[in-house]
Formats: sequence, structure tokens, C-alpha cells
Amino acid sequence: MTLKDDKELRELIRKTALLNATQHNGKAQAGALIGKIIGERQELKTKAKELSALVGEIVSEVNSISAEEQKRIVENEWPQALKKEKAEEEKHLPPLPNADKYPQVVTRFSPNPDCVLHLGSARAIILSHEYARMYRGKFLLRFEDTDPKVKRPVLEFYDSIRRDLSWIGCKPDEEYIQSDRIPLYYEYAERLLKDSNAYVCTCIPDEFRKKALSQKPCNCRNLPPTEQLERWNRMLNGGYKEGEAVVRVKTDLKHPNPAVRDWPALRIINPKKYPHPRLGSKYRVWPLYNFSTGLDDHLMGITHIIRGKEHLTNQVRQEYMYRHLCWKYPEAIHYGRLQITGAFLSKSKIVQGVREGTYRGWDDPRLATFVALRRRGITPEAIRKMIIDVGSKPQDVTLSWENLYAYNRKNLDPTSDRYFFVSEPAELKVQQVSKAFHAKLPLHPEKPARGYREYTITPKSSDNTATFWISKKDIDAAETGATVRLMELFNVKIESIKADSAEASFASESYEDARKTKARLIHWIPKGEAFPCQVVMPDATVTEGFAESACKKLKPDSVIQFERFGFVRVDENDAKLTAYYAHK
RNA sequence: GCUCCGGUAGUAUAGUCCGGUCAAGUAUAACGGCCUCUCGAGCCGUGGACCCGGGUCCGAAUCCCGGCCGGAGCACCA
Repeated sequence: MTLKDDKELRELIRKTALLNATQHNGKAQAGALIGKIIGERQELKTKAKELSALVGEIVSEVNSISAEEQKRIVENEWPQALKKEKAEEEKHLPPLPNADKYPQVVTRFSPNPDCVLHLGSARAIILSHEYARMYRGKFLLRFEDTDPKVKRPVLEFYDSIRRDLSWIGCKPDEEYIQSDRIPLYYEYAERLLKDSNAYVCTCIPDEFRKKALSQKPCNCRNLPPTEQLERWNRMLNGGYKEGEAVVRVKTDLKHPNPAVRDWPALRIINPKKYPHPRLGSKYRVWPLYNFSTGLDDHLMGITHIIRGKEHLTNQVRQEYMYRHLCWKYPEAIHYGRLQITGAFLSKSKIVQGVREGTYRGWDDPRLATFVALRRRGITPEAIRKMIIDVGSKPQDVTLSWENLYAYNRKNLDPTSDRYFFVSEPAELKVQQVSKAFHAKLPLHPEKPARGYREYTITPKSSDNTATFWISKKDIDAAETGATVRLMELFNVKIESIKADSAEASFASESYEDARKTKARLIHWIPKGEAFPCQVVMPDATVTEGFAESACKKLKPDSVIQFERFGFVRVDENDAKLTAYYAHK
């Protein structure tokens, strides 16, 4: 039977075409239809050409019908089909490669303790931790502190990293410090030397580089193991000085990437001149990154390495060593660089800025360090969610703060109490207040159970006036003669405006009046109920003003919303309230 | 220069491996409206993208080739 005679198929095409046409201004498109039809009836794949002709025929029939008529037919014959369905799904991480080949997934985060943690490290941390959790595996912390000279570790950062990790919700299951494992690295160095898989190179670096570039071995490479071990001992006992000898792991000298050829594994650092912050002058031979990391990843049973793509060639280098030792290289995921608009995410810039005093400290609001984000009231959940959404792709990403704020707002909005903060206070004097008013302001607009702040406004008996603090911004926006509502209190009519103050008269009490006239709603603080407050903004400038007196009882670290101003985190609260601005 | 990697709306992401129900989904931002005693939240709606050029194919975001753009590595750093 040819397709042309297949009644059922013709009907399917007609239905699909009509549906398609009603969705696209009365004109169905043959290409899209063929896709849909084949999607539903895979067996037609081989007859695509024939099908294409048939679809073309039916489509021109359908397209010649008017749009109204098409719609009528569809509504009559397939009323169900017009309904749109929306599938909602929670985003999770894609599966890890070959996770089922290992008895347990083990991931690691391995920082050099030479700086505090920042958003740039968040990807390695959160993805490694999240994957470990997803597969009920283990997440290890490993301090890579084997360079006492160029990237010297600093004692305070071991602890700050532990704290930051636990704040972000990624507590490690185990912790290792590489500087405690030096004898282990020595053992493997000897083994590689003994097996002629490594050699002690005493060439001056430039000379070696020339040889390597021309794919030739240097004179040290082929010396016998006994000689290598003798040289090794000389490295250890001081027979060579810093820079005079280095252990190299043998690779392929013909490897297309010169950077891979016979890479250095251990070198000498003058222990007197460059003592290690933890161990002092105990060692003079220190492993280099590829050696210690490569060994540890295997020895600690790491199954999945998640790190930046700058490490791609390091994997190639390390794989040579793995072959020498007959080990299998773990799965490795290399993600792209992460930036956030306007912030420096490089350790060197952060360290330099703090040291030079450009920033006030590691938690300066201009920085994207964890401590700075924490101080501003950015929640760990928001950061985690954002990083998980970004995932582990090899593309570079530039995040915008707005994005982070949106995640954070979702966390903060339901839990933050509301208060009034008057920035750059200006005086508002209201006349003709004939009686005392009682204002009851909810702490949260959607959750009355959270309670209220209450203020009684009693006019001065001599002239029936009441005086408030309001923001200069609201004074600037006010117009003489206009009505303004003091939120949850009463409406006033603006009589006169000066630079730093305004006068008004009582207009009415009901909220309905304000709605009818579309009066602006502004926040206020009764004179006498003002509590000095400063808000440190994200650019480190300070906005001075008054918080309402109910804020006196706020505890440091709580995050609140100053209405019509933004979310802030209470930083200090004694004679004066100091808050850090998070975002609108 | 050499060696690698990557390019989907302003931003981020889904889809790419294995071509078809993708005239491209989602979030956020923008815009408009509704709701709300906050400029917050919520709800509804609108606009917005497959880097470019060829090729294969009935059919390409997806496969192939070329180009362009971006990034990383090329340390006795991690």
C-alpha cells in the first residue's frame, strides 16, 4: 500500500496540519509537520520522501482554508488539542560520568590556603559537595600548601577556609593537609626514579627548555637509576642548592604540547629563607602541583575531580605518571571560568587590594569573598542554588549581581521582618492633628502572625502639630498641594517645601482616600522614635539616617527589610545601628 | 607563536552525544497590566537568542568543512 492510500495517515497529517496552522496564523509549515509525524510514527522514517510529498499536498489544502474555519474545525474535532500544558521541573545536576563504576563517589576541594574563599571557588566547592551528596559519597578537603616560596600558605586561611566551607553548607567528610604528607611524596619519587620513570635533572632551566622544544632528551634523562638515586639523596641532604636540581617525570618527548614534556615533580626551596608556616624549615625538597595532586587523587580514592579548565593540560601530564604507576586516572570535569560583573575574582587582586588598604578587609562589601557576601546578608542557599543552576559546563560564564540578588530575594522575602529606615532624614511637620493616633505596623505584610511595631502619635497640645522624619528623597518628590499618605497612619496635604523640611496639614485618616487619589505612600518615623542608623552600601559608601526605635532590639546578623529601601543585614547594634545593604 | 577548549535572548541555563513532537523551553532582567497600605513579594501578559559561511540530508541549534570571536595552558605556581 502506498502512503497516499493510508487513510489513517492522511487523517493524522490533516489534524497535525490544522493544529499547526492555528498556532501559526493560519499557515502550516510542511517541514515542521514531517518532523512531528515522524516523531509519532518512527516507521515512516524510511519513506520520508514519499511522506514529504503527501504532507506538501495536504498542507496546501489546509492553508487554503481561512484561519477562522481552521479554528472552527479544530475546536469541533479535537477540543483537547488546543490546551497548553506546562511542565514544571526543578533543575538538578546532570549525572556524573561513570558514577556506577565506582563503589562510592569521592570528590574533593583542594585549595591553597593563601586567601579567603570567594565566588570564583564556589563552583569547585559546591559542585563537588553536591555531587558527593547526590551519590551518597564523600567530599574531602585537601589543603595544597606545598609552595612555601611563590604561593606561600598563610596560617589564618586554613581556619578561614574551614569556616567558609561550613557557612556555605559544604562541610568536608575528611580533611588532609599536603604538608603533612611529604615523606609519602618522597617514597613515590624514589620509586619512580628507581624504575627509570623519573630523573633528577640538573640542567639550567633554559637549557632544558631548548632541549625539550627540539624534542631531545637532556643529559640527565638517561643516567642509570643508581645515579638518579644518588642525585636524589643529594637533593635531600643539601648537596644541591635551590634551583640546582629538580625531579622530572618522564613523558613523551615528542608530545605535541611542549608543556607536557618531562614535567617537573619536586624542587628544592631554601628552608632557611623560605620556612613553611606550619613546618618551619623541616623540608628542603617540596613536591610541585602535578606530583602531589596526582598522587593524592589516587591515594585518597578520588573518583571524580571537578576543577577549572585551566587544569586540562595538567591531566595530560599526570596521566603519564599514572601509567608509570599502573593506576587509573579518575573522571575529570573541567568547568569554565566564572566571573561576576564588576568584581575581581582573582585571588591576587583580592590579596593585593586588602594588603594595600584599598579594601577594608576580607569582608569589604565590594569583594565577592564569602565573608563579604555573608556580611551583606547573601544567603548560602542563594549561592548554592545559583551555582547548581550554572552547572559544570566548560563555557566561561559572567554572572550578574541581579541574578544572585533574585535568588537571594526568594530566600529573604518570606523570612525578613519589615522596618522603616529614613535615609537622609528631613523634617515633616503636620498641622491640625486633632487627636492622638495609634499606628500598628505589621512586621511582615503577608504574615500578620509575626507581630507588629506600634507607635502612638500625640499632637502637641499648644498647636496640634505632630512632627516626623521622612526621607529627603520623598521631600524631593513631593509637590505642594499634593496628598501623601504616611503608611498605616493618615493622609496629609503638603503645604510648603523647603530643602530639608516640609510642612503639611492633616487631610484624612482612611486608606481608601489615599487609594482614590492615588496618593504616594511614604514611610515615616515619629520625631522622638528615631534611632541613629547607618547603612554600608555595596560600593562601601555609607548612607546615614534614622531607623525606627523598634530596631533597637534587633540582633546582629539578622536580615531585615527596610521598606522602600532594601534588604539589609544587621552588622552591629548598640548606640547606633550599622547595617549592610544586600539589594533591593 | 604553539597546544587545547568553548560560542543558544541583556545575563544564566535546557536542548547538541544519538538530526525530526524545537517556527527553540526555563529563570532573571526589561516592558505593560492586575493585586498589595513598601520602590518588596505574588499573579497575568509582551518583546527578545541558535557566531558567520558552505556542505550532507526529505529535514540541521544538533553531523562535516572553512572562517570569525572569546577563553585557558605553554613556571623549579596552585
